[in-house]
Amino acid sequence: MAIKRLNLRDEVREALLEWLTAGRLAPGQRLEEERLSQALGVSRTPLREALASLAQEGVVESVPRRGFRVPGLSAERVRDLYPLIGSLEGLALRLSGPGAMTLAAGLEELNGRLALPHLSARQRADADARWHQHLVSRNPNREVAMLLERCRQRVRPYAGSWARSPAEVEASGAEHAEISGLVGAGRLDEAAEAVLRHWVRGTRPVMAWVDTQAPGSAGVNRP
Amino acid sequence: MAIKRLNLRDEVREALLEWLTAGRLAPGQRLEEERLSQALGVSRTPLREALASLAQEGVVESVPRRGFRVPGLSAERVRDLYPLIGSLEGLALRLSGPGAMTLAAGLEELNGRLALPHLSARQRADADARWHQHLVSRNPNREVAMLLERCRQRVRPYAGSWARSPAEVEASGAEHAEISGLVGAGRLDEAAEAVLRHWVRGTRPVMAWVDTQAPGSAGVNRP
DNA sequence: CTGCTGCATTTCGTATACAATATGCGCTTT
DNA sequence: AAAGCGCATATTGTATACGAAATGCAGCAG
Repeated sequence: MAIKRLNLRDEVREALLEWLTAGRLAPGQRLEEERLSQALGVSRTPLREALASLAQEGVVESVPRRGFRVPGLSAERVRDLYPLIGSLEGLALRLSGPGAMTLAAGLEELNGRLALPHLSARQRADADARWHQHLVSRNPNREVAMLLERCRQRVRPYAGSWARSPAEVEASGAEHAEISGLVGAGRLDEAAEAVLRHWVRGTRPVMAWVDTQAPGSAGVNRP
Repeated sequence: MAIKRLNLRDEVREALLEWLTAGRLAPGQRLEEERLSQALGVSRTPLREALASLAQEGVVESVPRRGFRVPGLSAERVRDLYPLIGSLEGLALRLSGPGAMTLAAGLEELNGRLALPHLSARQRADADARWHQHLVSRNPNREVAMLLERCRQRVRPYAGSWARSPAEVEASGAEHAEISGLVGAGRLDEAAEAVLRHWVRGTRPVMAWVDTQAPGSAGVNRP
């Protein structure tokens, strides 16, 4: 990869994304510009530019005159984003061409790790993420790849919610096995369909979990 | 629709998008902040925030130390975005549910207009856009809808390139007819597949056209 | 005539300053 | 005592200023 000189705006963007994935910025949290800019060691201008781009992407929300905030947990977002990710992963798989068949071995190995008994929910979610990452690793379409990464970022707060239920873990593992079987056989169209079904089915436990987390039904709305 | 007070950043965003679709900002054009901010009647700060968000989206490019510019025509972008749009439209269609069957009548009528002999390439492209818009008009997934709109925005400069060739217009019309037939029969999965094929096939004439427009092969790269 | 170097100009990137508005608390009034 | 009003404060939204880097041109050398 060529050395890329980032401008400050993009560096701040990356830092904020890291803080978000690390859980340092929690869903529903208000992002006070002065405090954040001091914590990052930059002025408000590049911070606001970064926040504006993240808001366009949906990673943060912008309420006029009330600033930026991390979106609260929302069942609707899961309902909308999970099928979208499933469709994009399916497309990425179909675009991978015959070379995708070589993915099967790695997929099976990663899927094996997913079922290890001693993992925490977080570790299981990470293992799942790696499995899906490997699934699309031969996709040549950069637009699809970037979109996938961004969508994944947005559903990160919901990852691991299903991983606490052994039944869900098992169901997920079985679907992974089915998919990697189809991939290994070169039946990418069917594999893509299975991927979509996998994500659509995964919607349910996560939405149920969101309802238990968020008081009321619309997610965390308070400062 | 509720009254929504936009901040200046979002208003500038909308204005720039309008200028782009109107062709007032041409592919490859450099976006000089001082001039642009004066033309828009705002200061550079909200303009830069708007440009940062548009850059994240891919509507404009940001080259560090050289500012923002409208991306030049690029065959690679068409190759990547067209299948993506096809997949998203297919997903939107499948998510529309049984109510999608009622779309067929409108689709056929719009498709008829596409073939009218006296249209300009621009008008034909607009008619095509309306057809595709109607196709996904019953999709309830807001994430998919927004994504589609943004992708469509990005391929707007390429719209109408195929509309100059009667053979392409006819092929497109035939595919539209096939799709609306499947939609009317409630066979949404097959319709979604046909939509994807439609966009993938559409890639070819557009990429060929790009090559005739852009000297060399990498698109317009000069200031 | 061509290519390179140095300077001037332009334009970006960042920081700071100011104005407008929302929020929270205390006071008054019923 | 509860509810409504108004002020103080804090935070956002916008403008401006300044330093740094890149570009273009002119002049000079080969």
